[in-house]
Amino acid sequence: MLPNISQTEENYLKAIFNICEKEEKSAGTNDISNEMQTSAASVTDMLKRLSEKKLINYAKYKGVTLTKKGSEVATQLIRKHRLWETFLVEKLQFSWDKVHDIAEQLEHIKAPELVEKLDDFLGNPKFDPHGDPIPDADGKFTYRKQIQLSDAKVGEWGVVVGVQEDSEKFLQYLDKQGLVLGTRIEIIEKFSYDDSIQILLNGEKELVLSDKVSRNLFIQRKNN
Amino acid sequence: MLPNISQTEENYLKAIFNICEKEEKSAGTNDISNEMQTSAASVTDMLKRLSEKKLINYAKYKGVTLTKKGSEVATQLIRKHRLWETFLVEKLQFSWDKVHDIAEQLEHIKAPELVEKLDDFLGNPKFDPHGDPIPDADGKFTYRKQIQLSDAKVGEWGVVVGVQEDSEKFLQYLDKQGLVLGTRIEIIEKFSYDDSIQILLNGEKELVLSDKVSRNLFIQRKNN
DNA sequence: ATAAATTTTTAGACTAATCTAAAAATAATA
DNA sequence: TATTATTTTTAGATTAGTCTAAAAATTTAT
Ligand SMILES: [Mn+2]
Ligand SMILES: [Mn+2]
Ligand SMILES: [Mn+2]
Ligand SMILES: [Mn+2]
Repeated sequence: MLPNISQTEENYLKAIFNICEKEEKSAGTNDISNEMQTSAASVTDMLKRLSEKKLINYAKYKGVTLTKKGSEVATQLIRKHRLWETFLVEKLQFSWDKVHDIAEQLEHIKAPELVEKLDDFLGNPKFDPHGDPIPDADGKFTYRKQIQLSDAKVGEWGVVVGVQEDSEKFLQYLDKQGLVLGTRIEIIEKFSYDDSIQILLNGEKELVLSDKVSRNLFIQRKNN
Repeated sequence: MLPNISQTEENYLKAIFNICEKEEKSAGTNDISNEMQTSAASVTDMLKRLSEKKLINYAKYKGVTLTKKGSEVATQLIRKHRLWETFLVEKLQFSWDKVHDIAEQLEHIKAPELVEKLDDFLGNPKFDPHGDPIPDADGKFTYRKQIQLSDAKVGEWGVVVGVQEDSEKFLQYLDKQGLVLGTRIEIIEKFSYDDSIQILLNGEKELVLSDKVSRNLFIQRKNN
């Protein structure tokens, strides 16, 4: 069925998936070269190969999109990545800011039975340590209604359910401020001067978050 | 300190380690080509590269041995391989005949902290599911006095502690016969005709094992 | 000690993945 | 629409890892 797919090819597929996901568009050569940190020329080479393998839809000078096959591969990679991150945090006691790079390696292990056993061992989690949904064996993502904290209005409150970024720096900042998943947040005030936002943390501590932070935090709005 | 070592280079180092270990000699080009399933020409190429990186002692037409550095790398790989095999069996409920190939992939994950956390999570095991010793973080192997079942004498008894081979076929055969690690074995009779051996299993069941099987089984001799 | 057999290395070529520099196509602007 | 700027592709090289066929070195046997 599927041709053999190298680790490098897998990474390109994931990059294309992310770009198409985030920007809701087809991925351009430069977008990919940017995401992969390789030259545009290398990307063009790779696009030809992926196209040959029917993993992407490619026509010169037009952007690319994933085929059904390509999309399945990318989704399985994301599934593995997030399951391993969950394992590292839940079972091996890693902190959430240290697991991404290790999962980048683990996601390439090819052993379908391993993935399913790992999933069971972890209790079939629906979200990873950063609040990102873990697709199931069929590639289905659990959908959750969430907004960026920056879009919440004064007086509203909600619970932190995810982060947009998983850089070590950002996650460590959140740890320091006690902004872990599950934290209750109430919006006290918003300052249009610099788009910073003042919040109340678990009804206890008030603090001000920068625009950048509040755009990278997902909350689930609670009414009343 | 260490140069970057590719997955392929790691596999060569492990192959050389195994050959030198088993045969107690330096490894020849053909030995390695045999173990790695690559041509002798490819091996020569690789030996030059490994030598350049000071991982092996190499002189044209002489065999090769691992340097201190090379030996350390190989030992860490074996440590990772056996820890992962233990994880797969103990935590994910894989049977012992299915874990080797997956561990061949997992052993290449580069994340020192992961290895130590995995070790702790597993309770710092000293032996893997096949009875092979797991080197500690410093590369020390636990030594255990063991003999091949084929070397035991009539009337002696012992306990199965390991296997020489981890092929799926052999391990499945052992499962079928109830010859798992920890089984008590008493030698009833030895047939010089074909070097087969008749044993009593856990004081319950008698059976005859071929020469090939008895040479691939390690027991710890018990006196009394 | 020669000759024959075996082992090992060299020569030359191929593929995947990468690069830089230059050319071509497309998009934006005047 | 013509010019300019940006994006993308091509051309030509490089490196790691592999191969086959042939040459060279070493070992074994006569
Ligand atoms: Mn991640
Ligand atoms: Mn994540
Ligand atoms: Mn193994
Ligand atoms: Mn083992």
